[in-house]
This record gives sequence, structure tokens and C-alpha cells, in this order.
Amino acid sequence: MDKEQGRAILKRLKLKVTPKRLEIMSCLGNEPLYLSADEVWQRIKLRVASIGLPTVYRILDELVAAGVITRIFLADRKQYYFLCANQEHHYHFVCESCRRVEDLEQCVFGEGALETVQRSGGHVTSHILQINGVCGVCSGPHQEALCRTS
Amino acid sequence: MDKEQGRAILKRLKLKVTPKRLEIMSCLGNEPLYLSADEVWQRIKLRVASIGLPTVYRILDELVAAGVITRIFLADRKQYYFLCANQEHHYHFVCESCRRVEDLEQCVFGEGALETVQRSGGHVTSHILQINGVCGVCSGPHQEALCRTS
DNA sequence: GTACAAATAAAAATCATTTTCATTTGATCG
DNA sequence: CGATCAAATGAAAATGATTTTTATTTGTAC
Repeated sequence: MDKEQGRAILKRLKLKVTPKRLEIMSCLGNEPLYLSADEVWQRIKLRVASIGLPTVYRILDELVAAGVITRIFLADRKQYYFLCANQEHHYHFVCESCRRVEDLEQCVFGEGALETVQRSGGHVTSHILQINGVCGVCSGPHQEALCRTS
Repeated sequence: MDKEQGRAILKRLKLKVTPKRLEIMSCLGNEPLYLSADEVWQRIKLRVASIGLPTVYRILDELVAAGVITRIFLADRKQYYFLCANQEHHYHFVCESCRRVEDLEQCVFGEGALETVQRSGGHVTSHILQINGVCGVCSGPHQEALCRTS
């Protein structure tokens, strides 16, 4: 994710191309881990003078709403953000140890669920499918949780 | 869910049988909707003298940890709680309009996801599968969102 | 009944997130 | 290029769900 890609995405979304938006996209785009808003802020503060945390939240919300980044819910009630290069799959395996996110190749959202709802006249507006666990690297015998950030 | 059932559950969990725990289980057990901690509090306050909101949170956390009730995550960052009579299925369709929860008969968590993770040496510790939408009743032509609480 | 660990009340603290409002900045159009 | 205006931002404060702390009360087992 370079500046030009970021610029193109913002243009497509009809959002103004500002240095802070570019920095946030660049930050998440070059980061294999999911980050909290505060963590994004800490990282780009070094390069963008005087950006406030509320601005980070606003931009992250915009990008989530536009589908550019994914919001990840964990049990600590904090929200995390992840930019997935693969725009086709929307299911992730998130490692609770090293925070890396793996794409799940297969859509695991079976048809049965949709049918159950539709049969009774309802409709599905959204769903969350998130598989939590510990990835192969972190499960290795000698490096458990070694790659943990923070 | 009557007092005797609640008492049996607490005994099995090796938790003390207290009036407040019984009231909270009774409240959720007779409620077809998912409720916030505050809403549970509002309802049982009427019947249990002087129960504090922190106690409600503590008891709800215990019951979630024990698997008796389910925590529901919505976009408003509040946590909701639901007691599902069916202890066998763990997938729900939650109506964003009337807050009712429907059981999804079929396990929609495909094998593909598990295999992808296990092939790389990782393991799954938990997952969230929650389908949000509007149920058949609320989707009806003349009563959209009419049954919404609050 | 007694003893002791567990449960609770009450008040305050925590802290991620949002709001407000004044100021600045990017995009558009001449 | 400069003017214009809506959009974007900074800074500070507010919000509000949830948690912590500590002293007191209450189940439970003996």
C-alpha cells in the first residue's frame, strides 16, 4: 500500500485526499497485524505532526464504513483494525498471540443459516464470523507467544 | 427457567445459591430478548432490594464463563446477554429490530476453516458466528420495527 | 451455631470512544 | 493562481459502559 494506491482509494470513495488519511492507510497497509486506534495513532504520530486521536478514530470509522478495512472484535472490548490486501474474502483467522491475521480461503458461512432465516420471512443484514486461536508459528514448541506485540 | 432449575445450575457450577443469582437467571430465562447488563438491572431491581449494577455485571460474567448464557456483540460496543434454552446449538440469528434471537438449526461453521488453520500448525480457541438481520415478524409490511424495545 | 470463604454494596475509578466547536485545509471553479 | 466553501481537523471536554476497591454481609459446611 503506497501513497498512490491510497490516493486512488480515497478518490473512489469521494473522500478528500489528506496526509493523515494517507498515513493511516499506509500504516495499516504495511502492517501484518491488527492494531487498535491508539496503536495506529502512536505509529503515525511520529511522522505526521499533530494528529489527534479523535481524528484517527474518525478516519478508521470511515474506512470501515467504506469496506477498506476490517474491524476486529476481541474480548477486551477494544476495537482493532486490519487492512486485508485480499478484497475478495471476508473471513479471517486472528491469532491471539501474535495478532497476525490469516485469510480463510473458503467461505464457511453455510447456506443453511440463510435459508433458516429467509424461510421465516426475515433477512440478514450483516454477520460476524471470526475465528480466534493461536497460529502455527506461535504454537511452535519453543516460541510460544514470543512474537507478541506490546 | 424457575428457581429450582436455577438452583440446580448454580449447584453444578459450585456457585453459591444467592437470591440475586437466581433472579438474574430467572430474568434472562423468561425473556425472549437479549438484554444489556443495565436492562437486567432495571428489571430485577424491582424485585430484589438493593442490588448494585456491578453485581449484575459480575454475575453475568460468571454465567457467560460457565456457558450458561451467551454474550452478544453489537456495533454499539455494549454487551448483551441471552439465555438460550437450547444448550446444543451455539449459533444464533439476532434480530436488530425486536431483539429476538432465533436458533440456527445447522452448524454453519464449515470444516474448511478449521483445516486451513490446523494445516499450518495452529489451533482454534474460540470463534464468533453471529448473523444479524431483521426477523420475519419485523420484516412484515405493516409492523416494521414496531416490536422494538426501548 | 460457628467459622470462613464467597458474595455484595457503594462509591469511585478507568478508559476507549465520541462530541463539540473553532480553525484549517483540500477541491473546484473562474 | 487565488477565491470560495464544504469537508477535515485539533483540542478539550464529555460520555458511558464496565471494572476496581474496600468494607460489610451472607451462604455453606462442619
